Amino acid sequence: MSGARYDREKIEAKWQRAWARARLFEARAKPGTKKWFSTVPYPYMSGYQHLGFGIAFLRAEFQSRYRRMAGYNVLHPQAFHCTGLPISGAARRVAQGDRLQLDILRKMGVRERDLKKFADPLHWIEVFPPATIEDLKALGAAVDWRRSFITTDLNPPYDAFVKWQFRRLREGGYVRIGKHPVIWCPLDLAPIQDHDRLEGEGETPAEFTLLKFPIGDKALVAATIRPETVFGQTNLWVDPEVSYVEARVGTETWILNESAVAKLREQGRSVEEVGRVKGSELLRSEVIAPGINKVIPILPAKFIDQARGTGIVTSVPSDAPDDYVALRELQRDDATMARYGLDAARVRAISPLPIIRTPGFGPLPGVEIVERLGIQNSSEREALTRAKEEVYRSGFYGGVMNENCGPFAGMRVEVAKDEVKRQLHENGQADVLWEPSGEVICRCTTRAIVKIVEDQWFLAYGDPEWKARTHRALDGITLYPEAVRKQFHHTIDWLNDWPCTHHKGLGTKLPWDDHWVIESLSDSTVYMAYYTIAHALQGGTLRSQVPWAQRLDDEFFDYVFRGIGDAQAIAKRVRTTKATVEGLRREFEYWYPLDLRHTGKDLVQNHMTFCVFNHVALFPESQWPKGLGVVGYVALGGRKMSKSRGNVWYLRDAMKAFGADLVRIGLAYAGDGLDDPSFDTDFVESIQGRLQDWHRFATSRARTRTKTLPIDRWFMSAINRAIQCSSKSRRKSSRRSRRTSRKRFGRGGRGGGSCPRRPTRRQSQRRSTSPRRPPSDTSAPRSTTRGRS
RNA sequence: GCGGCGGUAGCCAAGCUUGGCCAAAGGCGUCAGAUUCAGGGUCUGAUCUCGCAGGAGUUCCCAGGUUCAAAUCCUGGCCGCCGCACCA
Repeated sequence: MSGARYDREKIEAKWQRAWARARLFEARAKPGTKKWFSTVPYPYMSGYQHLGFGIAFLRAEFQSRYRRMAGYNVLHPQAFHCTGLPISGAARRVAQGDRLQLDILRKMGVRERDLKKFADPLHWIEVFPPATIEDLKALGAAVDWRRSFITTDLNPPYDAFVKWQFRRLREGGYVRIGKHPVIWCPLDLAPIQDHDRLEGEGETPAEFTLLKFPIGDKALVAATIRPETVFGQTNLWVDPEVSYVEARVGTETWILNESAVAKLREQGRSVEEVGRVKGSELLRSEVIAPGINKVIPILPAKFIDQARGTGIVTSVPSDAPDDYVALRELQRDDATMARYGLDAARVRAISPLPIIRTPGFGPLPGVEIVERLGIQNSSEREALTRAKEEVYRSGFYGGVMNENCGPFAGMRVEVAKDEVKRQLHENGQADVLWEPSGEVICRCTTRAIVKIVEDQWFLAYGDPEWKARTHRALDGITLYPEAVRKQFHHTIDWLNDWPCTHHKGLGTKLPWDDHWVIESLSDSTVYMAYYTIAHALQGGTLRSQVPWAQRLDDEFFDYVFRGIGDAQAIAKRVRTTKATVEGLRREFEYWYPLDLRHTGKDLVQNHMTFCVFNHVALFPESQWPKGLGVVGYVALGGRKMSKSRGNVWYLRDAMKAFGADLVRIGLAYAGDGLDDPSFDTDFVESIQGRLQDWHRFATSRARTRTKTLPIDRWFMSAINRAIQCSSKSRRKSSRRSRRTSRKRFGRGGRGGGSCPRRPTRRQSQRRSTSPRRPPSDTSAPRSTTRGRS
């Protein structure tokens, strides 16, 4: 009576096996036929993949399956990314016994006794790519697995491909060398990335202006990020207890603290210590303030952070809460003034000078905020930091220089900052010091500084001519959703030269300078080209063992990707056949360009745009990508999924709970466009029941019934209607309606004009040509007539 | 601040490009009914307000505007989300 029990695992496995046996997804070039080539960038192999990757993957996979059914010859490959720092960093943390890292592995289900194996980066690479393949296969992925591979020099042909790419980029003038500031640990003698930081994730190098305050034939040097406030300087702060260094810098003698000397040296300056002077000895002197060329007094202060800047601070009480509070404190402190022999009357005469009109504030924001927050003294660090941030932000973005600022009066602060800085430099009154934008502590507990690396290699995305051609390439690209186009164009304009090499991590060595490793976003910009020939190069393994593929050189890739050179000679050199080499050329020509790449929206600002840039640099216009798609971050139960927040749902776990079909439909239904999609478990559960119901409907009596009943024609009609709707929606590239209509199974979606629409409520009387649920029994053709009033 | 996206009935969410067939799809939830129905599941109906129905009223963040006609176009506001890099 009732049909076979719906055993999803059995059914899913059965069909997955059948697809594999039929080699359904193994792609072969068939010149002259229509093709479809889509990819999802290879995910990073630092763990199991979660629903976030699943949704991006499925966005592309739905398309490729659809195209296949529509008669296209489809290539949909999938590889795995191992380049960069996370794997090596995580492995090192495991080696160090880092609890957090070990817990992450435990949560992924790694057994206790296997944990220590993850101290070796190679172990990660052995475990996670195959695990990801397993997950994707279980998800029913329609992928040509013969073309899978891993990145880095562990896989020689891909390594050779990246090297080819970089040499050609360099020849084209797209790679440049230059100076570059990095956050640096002075103890480890290495740049420290976010993952290596105890504190200060996200902080980047920031340029401070060094202001020189002449005193005799020397100069005290103070650091500031607000050079435009020089017009409000009233005094200079030094710490009386600190022993400052007198140092030769070029032809000048600077007074600054020890740590500043060390920092300047790391920043490529030659600094020679020639003497010492105690802070207290500097008091009572006067200096000439740069920019305004006025004489101001040197006063004692204890609030100065000696690790930041130079240990000397210029005082702008009008706009700097710290300065105002310290000044007020000193003015009330007769003892201190007496101790250092300061002229109390003179000190008391100092008052803030208004220089910036700041929205939301009166003429003296530094004073105002202190009073508003009720800050009493300079030991209230937290409140002062907040005050500083607020004043700085409103001043910088909204402020305008006032009449006390000479030639800069009326200028927006944002603009004046650079102008004032430029003039100070021209007058020889300023220099540059780099500091982390906020405090950064290395895992070794050392406070980080900024180092200027002299021979950093860049991809020259700042190049205007390259930008112009990239804009043009984007004009020819179909975007899903179209709404991201503005953002893409803006990114193209906004991108600057990108440092494309690192000292650490896994990857491909820079071919002409092998102490550098190519950085992970940069080694994967045109990866799709490699897929077109990967089946031959990989020989069925992620790390290629194919003998001749270990010997690939630039000429090989030039021939395959650009049609330059002689196939015979290349074949001879790498020791394969001419036919093989020519065949790969044909594969590339057939499959390229890429029809669709789908990615999370976070990659718009870098990786996807890089992809367009690099295609422009390396390939002719006819081979530029044709479609890019973007999807948001999957939320689970309304909360964004992220490892750090602990609410990740790995694909394998989701599949354990629901099985492939339901996970697929859940992700399909989750939402589109730039909004964050949401995996709705309530919905999935209700679909589960419906799926079982359909299955029962389709299988009950399947073995015994021989007659064709009206219900069969109804069923065909329902299916055809679904197909029709899907196709229409597909053509409109409205992915969502296609998927929901699949679920509705014959109920009309909205979307395409003549799709059968759902009757409105008013019409519902005569509805029912297509019940959205199967009749509960095959003998019930009444459901086809029901309502035919 | 710069750049981007968005605000639709209890919730999620289509529609907005190409204005009318939109009281506005679908899902979830809720309510009622059905099922030899324990629960659950499944099925049917209802679910902005009033009305037994025809119908009427008031809606698509707010305020204006264009139009015979606006959820959809224009202007101005309010609110929310995301990115701002050398990192996957």
